[in-house]
This record gives sequence, structure tokens and C-alpha cells, in this order.
Amino acid sequence: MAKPQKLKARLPRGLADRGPAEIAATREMVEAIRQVYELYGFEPVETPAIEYTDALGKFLPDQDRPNEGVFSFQDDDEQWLSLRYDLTAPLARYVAENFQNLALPYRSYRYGWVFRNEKPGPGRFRQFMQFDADTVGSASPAADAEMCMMAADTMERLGIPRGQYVVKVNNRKLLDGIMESIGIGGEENAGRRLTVLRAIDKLDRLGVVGVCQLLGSGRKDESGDFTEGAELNESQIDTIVRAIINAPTVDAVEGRAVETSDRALRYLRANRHLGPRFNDGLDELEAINDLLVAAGYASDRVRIDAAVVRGLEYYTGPVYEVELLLETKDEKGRPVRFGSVGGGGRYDGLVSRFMGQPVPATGFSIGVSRLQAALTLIGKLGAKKETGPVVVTVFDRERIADYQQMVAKLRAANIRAELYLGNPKNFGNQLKYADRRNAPCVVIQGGDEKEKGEVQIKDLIEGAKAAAAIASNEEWRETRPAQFACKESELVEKVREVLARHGLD
RNA sequence: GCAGCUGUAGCUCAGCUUGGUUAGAGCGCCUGACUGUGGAUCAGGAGGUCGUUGGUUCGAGUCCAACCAGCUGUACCA
Repeated sequence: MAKPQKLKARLPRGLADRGPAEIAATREMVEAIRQVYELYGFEPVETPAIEYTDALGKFLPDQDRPNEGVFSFQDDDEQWLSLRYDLTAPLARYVAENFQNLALPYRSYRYGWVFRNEKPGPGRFRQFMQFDADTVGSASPAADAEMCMMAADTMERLGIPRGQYVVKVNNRKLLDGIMESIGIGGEENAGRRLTVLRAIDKLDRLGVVGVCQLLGSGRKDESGDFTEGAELNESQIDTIVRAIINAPTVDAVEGRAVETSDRALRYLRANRHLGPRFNDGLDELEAINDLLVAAGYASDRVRIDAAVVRGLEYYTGPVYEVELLLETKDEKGRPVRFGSVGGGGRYDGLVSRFMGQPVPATGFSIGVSRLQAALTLIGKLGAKKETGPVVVTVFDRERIADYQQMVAKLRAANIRAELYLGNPKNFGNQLKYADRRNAPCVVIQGGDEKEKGEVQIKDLIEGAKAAAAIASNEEWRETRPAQFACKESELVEKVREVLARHGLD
């Protein structure tokens, strides 16, 4: 007898279903972040998940085909559409389209799903949530400093203690200046500069030696895979290493060695010979740092770090990155480092792509999904299991209307409640169901109770505790642990007492 | 994309080295003991194209090849 071919139920890789606990955790996080952003005077705006591909700037050069990394499709008029891969490019489109109606500088925030068609990995999904804040129309370093402060405040509002995160600040012009000074400026070296930036970005993972290999002839990893290097000569590598990679950042503060912006800046100042572009970047960094210090944000929250790269393509000046410093173990006992959970920077070119005038902008983005994974793992989120509704059981199937009425009474009193909708034949199954729903209690009314105008209320939470002491099934059933009778008219009141006893009111 | 590892019940896995009747375990699920009560216990039951295709062989879950999928690392990452 051949079985009919069943369709295999399967989730596409890199995508995730989310249950009640995760949804609740996300809601909690989003609300916390929103409060901070509102406090800073930002207002919400939402754009759709789909944009014209050219608005996202993701056509491959010299081809009329979008980048493979974005999910794209053609409209019936042949125009390419794409799912957004971040929230910044759509905002730039929105601002350009509504430029006349916005009060500039325009501060806005929004959160939503973004999509990337890339190989997924641990903690990396093809659909994930970001929460962005942007200030459009201000070139002031105060706008940048504010982003950094807001990032720090947000981390603390989410329950991450000071010292377990850090907001790192850098300026792209520093790196550009250094690269110019070693002779790889100009259009013809654009590709090479990318390789250099990528190499520096890997400092935390590969260390100084690995980065130097990538700056030079290339690097072969443990699996035998070879990565081509930037082919710089020794003196070029030496300049980068001395200016950025080996830059001292540790200072003695009150007898302890700590990383400080002061130390980083002092060292950068000694490198002013690297050229005007480098010096521009340094001046901007100094300006931001002065504002941070004046506002009381010291190096334990926001810190200058010349090795931060981020967003190779569109950042033009200051860049920021939020890093979680805490370490923990995963289910299998392996150490987990969370690393970057957010970042941003100044993107002065992004809005002006649509406009005839320059429009400075700076923004910051939190990776909600990744941060949620981190917070869950360290137990800051989703620790408690959601309590289910009160379940009204069906004893006498002729009287479903009576039971439904009890449910309605509980609901009218703002108590989560539901009628058992399954097959009422086996009463035990109804309790099993209530147990699996994590119901705090069930309401029972059989013929005996009905005659006396009573109902039975069974406290499942208390009952589960009592169960541990009972070994035999007879005893279990006869004692009816944590169960009591009350007048039908007292139903709401008594249920409320049970909920209060467990802190659920 | 490149490399390594892994595909056996709903889940976690054993069996593969050394090919040999009916492919196992734990957990979960269903039924009953228990026609008015969750848990525990006991008894029973359902559930498998051994990732796919081809090859070697009298005989393949086991050996070989290709492919597919997953995981891990690496590359890319706006």
C-alpha cells in the first residue's frame, strides 16, 4: 500500500519562527529602545519593506541586475524591486521625497525587519530586526556625539551594566588620510583601500599578525583557504600598524590600566604628519570627544578607537560601533563572544543621491535580533515562562453554554480565560491541556456542584508543588490537591485570589 | 564561493571500523490500568524509501562514486 507523498514541512534556512516568549522579549526591547529615542526628541516614521532597487543603490555596476545579496524581483512593468537590507537607505529615500515638509534637522527613528540574501550562520539570519535613529540635515559633531550618548543610554536601559558594553568612535577620514599618506589614495586604488579596511576590521578576530598578513601578501586560514592580501610593502604596513593597530590606548587611571579616549587621542595627535585629511578626521574626533566629556560620557561608556571600520561603502566621517564586552557560555559550554550589536556613522552622501544639494546625515542602528539573542543568553530577557489563561473545563457537554458564560464573566473582569474546546470525553485530558497551556487554575463544574450552585477551582501551580509529595495514584486523585469549592457567584473573586497568590494579578 | 564534518523513528543518538535472517535505545506521542481530576508508576501501541541516485557484491544502513541537504570555519556583508 503506497502512502501518499507528503509535503515536507520545512523552514527556509536562515529564517526563524518566533514563539510567544521571543515575541514578548522583542516587544520589551523595542519599548525600552523607543523610550530612550523619544527622550532624545526623535519621532517615529515607517517605510515599507519593499523599495525600488535603484533607491537602495544595489544595482551591480555595469549590469542591469541587482546585487545578489538583496532579495529582488521584477514588477509587472519590469522595474526591479527589492526587500530592504537596512533601514538607512529607505530613510534617505523618504527624506528626499518629503524634504519640503520636514523640519530640519530631522530626527527620526523606526524599527522593522530587514532582509539579506547571504549565507546564514550562528546569530546571523536572512531576516532580522533593526532599530534605527537618524538625524538628517545637521553636519554638527553634536549630532554625532548625541548618537553615541544615545547608544550608551540604550544599552543601560536594556539592562546591560556600564563596563559590559562600550561605544567605540572613530573617523573614516583618519584611515583615508593614512592610506593617502602611503600612496594608495585616488580612484585607481579604491579596491585596494577596501582590502586594507577589511583587513583592519578583522583585528579583533585575527590579531596583529593576521591583519599584517592580509595587508601584505595574504593569509591562509586553518581550513587551508587562502585570502588575498592588499599587497602593501613593509614600510606601508608599518605605517598602518604604528598609526592604528598598535596604537596605545591604555592609560593608568587611579592606579589601574584602562583604555581611554585621552590616551588614544594623544597618540593620534603625534601622527599629524600623516597629512591634512588625517588631521581633519582627528579634529572631528576631538570635537566629538569634547562634547562627550562635557556631557559626562567618559571612556567607560564611549571611547575613541582608531581601529573601528564599519560600513565600508557609505560612511564619510565619524563611525560608531557598540560592542558587548561580556562573555558567556552557550548550551554546549563553548565560550560565546557577542561582539558588535549595533553601529552607525555619518553618511553625508546618501540623501544627496536623490537631491541637487548636499544633505548631511548621521545615524545609528541597533541589531535587535542579535542583541536579543545576547540578552536572552545572559538571562536578561525571556527568563519567565508566560502564564496561560484560566481554563474553564467542560464536564457536562450539554451545558457548554453555562461554561461559556463563566468564561465571559472572567473576561469581563479582565481575567484571561478560555473554554476548553477539545473533545470533553476524557476529563483528564482537559487538565493535561490546561497544564500544557501553563494555566494558573481551572474551573470545574460537574453535576454535583451544579446542584449546590457551586464551582470547583483547582490551583494548578499549587497543585504541581503538592504533587511531588504524592506517590500513589489513588491518593493523588482522592486528595485533589489545591482544589476548593466556592459559590458560583464568587467565581471571579476566588479566581482573582488564586492569581494574586501567585503574583499574577 | 572555498574547506572540513554530519545525514538512521517526531527529537537526541547507537549500529558502519570487521557487509550476513525481522534496524535498535532513550525521550516524546497514542491507548489502557483510572467510566469525576494534571504528576508518578506499570502494561501495550503507532511511528523508518537508513539523505538521493548509481556502482561493487550471492548479499549494502555498513564499502566506493556523484549529487542533495545541514552544521562548523573561512570569504563577502550595504
